[in-house]
Amino acid sequence: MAKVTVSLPQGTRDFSAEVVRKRNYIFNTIRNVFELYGFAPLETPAMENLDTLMGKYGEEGDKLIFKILNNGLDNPAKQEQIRTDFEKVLEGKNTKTITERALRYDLTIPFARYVAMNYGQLTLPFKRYQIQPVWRADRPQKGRYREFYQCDADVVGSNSLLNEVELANIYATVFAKLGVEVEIRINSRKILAALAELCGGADKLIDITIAIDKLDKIGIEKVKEELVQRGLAVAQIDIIEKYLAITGSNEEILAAVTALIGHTEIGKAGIEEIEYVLEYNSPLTTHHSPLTIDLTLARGLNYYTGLIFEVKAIGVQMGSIGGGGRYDDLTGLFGVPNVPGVGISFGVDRIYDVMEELKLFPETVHTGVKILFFNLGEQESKVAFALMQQLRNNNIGCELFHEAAKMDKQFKYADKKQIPIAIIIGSKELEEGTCLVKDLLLGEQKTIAQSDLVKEFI
RNA sequence: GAGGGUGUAGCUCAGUAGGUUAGAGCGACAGUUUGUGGCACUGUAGGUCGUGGGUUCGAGACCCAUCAUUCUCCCCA
Repeated sequence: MAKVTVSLPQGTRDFSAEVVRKRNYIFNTIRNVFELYGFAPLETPAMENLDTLMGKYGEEGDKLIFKILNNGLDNPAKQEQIRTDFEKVLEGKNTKTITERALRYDLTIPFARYVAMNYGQLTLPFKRYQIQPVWRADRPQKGRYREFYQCDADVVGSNSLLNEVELANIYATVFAKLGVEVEIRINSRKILAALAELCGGADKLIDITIAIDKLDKIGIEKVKEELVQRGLAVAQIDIIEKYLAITGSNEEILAAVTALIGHTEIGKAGIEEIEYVLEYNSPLTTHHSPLTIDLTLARGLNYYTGLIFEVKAIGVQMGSIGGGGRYDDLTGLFGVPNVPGVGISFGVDRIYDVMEELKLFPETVHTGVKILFFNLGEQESKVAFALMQQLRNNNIGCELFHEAAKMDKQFKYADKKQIPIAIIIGSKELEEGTCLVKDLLLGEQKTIAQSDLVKEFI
């Protein structure tokens, strides 16, 4: 046989039967909870117009968008134009003659585009969920792929904090069902904005958030260094250091942060939001979410304006497995202003890795056929085939071994495919009109009439 | 964008300081066993050692380049 040298693009994966079943288990769990909370499904195309995506994810994000090369670039009639345009591409500009479409980078921006396009028809508040792959031209590493799934739930057209409460509950419910122990961290962009205000202006917000987001990785001294590099004065950094020094229970954190920034209007608003959501998550409500205030939580995406979420799995080294937050004006980017929204996202691929590492998948994710009919000859397999079809008509999954082979081989096949029951019809059973039903897990077997077989399994 | 690690059989890896015909385990296939599996035993197939150059009497091993892959940082799910 010729040596084949096929491979997969970097950061992409094939999913075998077992993996697909495990992944579906996660998808179904999430989907069921979304539906339970009144969210309706939406799907959007794999590709969007490049204009829709560019500039929405920051400078870094733009670089990570997979652009699709236009067709017909080899058209001799347009060669001159394409050459000059390609020069512009080399300078970092995008040119429509070279590329005008791109693979979606997340589900939020396509959703915002959808809302903007269909605003007149939507019943507000509009609650949708979306489970689809996204693509990023990132360097792959542990828990990071170039093609991965996101599961988003968003509400637009409502300012109510009840939405935040519900989304936090969705997180708690899904991870409880999956058996993954998590910490749901919350913070408010308003608190960060207040901090920025105290430290010399709103224009420093992004610099500050980027720096403090790294606290648990690089430590307070390095964060201070970075803040100096980003042009903050010593007095301003002192305030940030005080802010970052705040620790303790949720109540203690709230008290301390109120003392620090509670006198600013925006800071007060942020604190009140967090208090509201925490109150709803008191033990009085059905789901007691493990919500933790994390003042260093900032989130990279700069469209967030209110409460922000991030979910970390406990007991395993892994980046965040979910995140989200409130954005005031996402559709404003597409010409429909003043539509507030809030959403969350699940990182299924990382959740899968976490569950695999902690061995949290239940045995029951295997959903192959229940029964294997042995094939012991031409006459025998005809009878087996007829019985098999009867079972299938009754919604019982089964298959017949593809050829008359040694029993030992057929047993091994059942074993490999994890089929729990074998039905054996040989010359003896053929004569008697019976069949032998063997439970392969217990090793027990019994002979029953062929006419009783369907009854046996219904 | 920056920096490491690793590429030897279908898979996981040995291969010692360069030295004849490159090994193991698992898997596959066949047999012991023509109607009772998972175990055991026996046997068979499968490799131009990622690719291209160089050093050497001699390279899987050393050097350079290249490709692939993986991990860390950046950023993120």
